[in-house]
Amino acid sequence: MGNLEIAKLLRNVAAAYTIKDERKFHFQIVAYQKAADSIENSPTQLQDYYKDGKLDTVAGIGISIKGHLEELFTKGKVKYFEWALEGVPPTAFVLMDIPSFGPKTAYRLVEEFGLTNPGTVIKDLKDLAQKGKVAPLKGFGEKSQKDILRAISEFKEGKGKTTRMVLPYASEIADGIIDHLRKCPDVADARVLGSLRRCLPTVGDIDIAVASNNPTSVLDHFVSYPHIERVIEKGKETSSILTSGGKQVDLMVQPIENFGSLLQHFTGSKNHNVALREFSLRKNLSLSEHGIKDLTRKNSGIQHYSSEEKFYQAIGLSWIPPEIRENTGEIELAAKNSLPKLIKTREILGDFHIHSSFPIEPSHDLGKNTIGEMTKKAISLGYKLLGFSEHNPSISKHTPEEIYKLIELRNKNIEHVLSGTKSIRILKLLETDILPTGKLAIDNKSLRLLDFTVVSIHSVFSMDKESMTKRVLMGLSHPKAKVLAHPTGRLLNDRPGYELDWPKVLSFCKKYHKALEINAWPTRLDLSDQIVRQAVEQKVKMIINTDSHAVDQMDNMKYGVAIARRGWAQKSDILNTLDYNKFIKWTKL
DNA sequence: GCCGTTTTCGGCCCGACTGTTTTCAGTCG
Repeated sequence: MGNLEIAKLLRNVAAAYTIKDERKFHFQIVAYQKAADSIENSPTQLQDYYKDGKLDTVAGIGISIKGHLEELFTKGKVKYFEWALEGVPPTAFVLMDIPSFGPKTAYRLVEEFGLTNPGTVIKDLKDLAQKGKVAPLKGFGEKSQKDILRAISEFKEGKGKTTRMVLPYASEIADGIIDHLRKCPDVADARVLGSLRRCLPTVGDIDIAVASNNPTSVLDHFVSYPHIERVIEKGKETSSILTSGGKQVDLMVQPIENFGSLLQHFTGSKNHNVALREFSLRKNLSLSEHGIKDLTRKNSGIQHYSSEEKFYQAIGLSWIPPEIRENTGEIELAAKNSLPKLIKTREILGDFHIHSSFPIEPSHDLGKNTIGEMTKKAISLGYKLLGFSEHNPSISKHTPEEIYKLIELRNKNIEHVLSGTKSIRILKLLETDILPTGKLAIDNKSLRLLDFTVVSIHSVFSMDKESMTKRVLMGLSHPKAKVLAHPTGRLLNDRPGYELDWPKVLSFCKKYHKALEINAWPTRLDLSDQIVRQAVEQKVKMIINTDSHAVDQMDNMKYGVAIARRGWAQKSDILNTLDYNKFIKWTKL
């Protein structure tokens, strides 16, 4: 059973408790939800922790849940869970996947109507609502009935938060709305917050904060945004809309003098904020988007903060970069003023995974721009180093001798470009396939033409973890192989990527001086931030590359840097911050 | 049910908004 399934099971237990007696089980509910959160975000399969006897090292898993999970892995089911879930029809859990359906509403409806078929429950409820059967129920009404119908249809169409956007797409939508907001004279400042500010690889909804002393005017202006499908809600200081593209945008307004409190609150993450408030409570301070209350001084009112720095300072912490606000140790370090100095985009001096249009007759896609054009772009970005790593020439269409000649020609082309510039050094690389056998796609004679090669998996993704790990490590063990590109092969919103035995891969890379790539391609962003964090802890070097196939794409570096930051990487963890001599020295280790 | 730089017992974040209600329950973040 995978992590997502296990998390869902724990959530169902929490929901069942909520239905049965929310007050009595309040803290169990919170505990099960916390455990589910942390399992969902775990980069390692829970089954592997179980095998190593390390289940309770996962945050939120204590003695009790650990016992239940052990039973789950040995017997495939858990008596206690079955007891907890008893009496709640499986159909209720199906309805709970629809936004606006919580445990109470879902349970109430399946009970009232005797809905027992999980396969048809959504359609069954829709039919009942259309016939007007929901409105007469106590606690419901005409409006609720309409809302149910709309929630079902939006859920089926994948609107709202049901489908996540990749980061650049979400940024584009957010920019459009920020532009619209700035046209309102009462908007003093408008900023994108939430998961977009924290730079998550995918974003569920867009959160925007506005500083204004006239919130009513701002909210009226917000809902007048032209590309809008409907207003989800609109109150005195917050509003949510659904754009015509089916994306949810949440807005919060606070007075200018309290904008810092709002920035902090609305950036999240939820786990960071909860932990921050618990931390502050121990100092008798109560935090909210409205500011900070000192609980020791009755009727002293609430203190406002115009900047985030002042807000964090008021609770005894140094300012925490948004990318690491996930409650994974940042609060403790901020209290000691010893947060890491995270890598910055301007510290990047080179890009070592780019594809030119040179006709190398590759097995995969060719770039769109020439070596000269790509080099010019690199210089404009202030880079001192560049590495061309087109895909290796197709091995099914060429003899080894032809491959050798193609690479030789490409190299001559690079030397030609290089002779016209002094401001940048160019390395001769390739992106070489690791074949299913673990061998590299081209022979040693051709590999000797290269400074080094980036290696990667482009075929037969369906191998099990052990075989794939063996394959990758064999490919990496070639002396010319220095970088493992897009190490998990994941494509966001498309495929999850293959599994690797990370402890093994990390210790191999450390021992043999191999680097893991953080691929800045918007739908890859691979490594994940969690594995970056592990690599940082194990002192494994990483390199951030754009995998560009055109000059514009070289601007994607910032997304890769964002993932590195989310994984707590510093300049010293990232190889493409090195100058020429130091970098070359590393390639020869 | 989890957790610990005041605690191995006694705590556990904080608020906005909506619909159906005459004071609140449910959902969301």
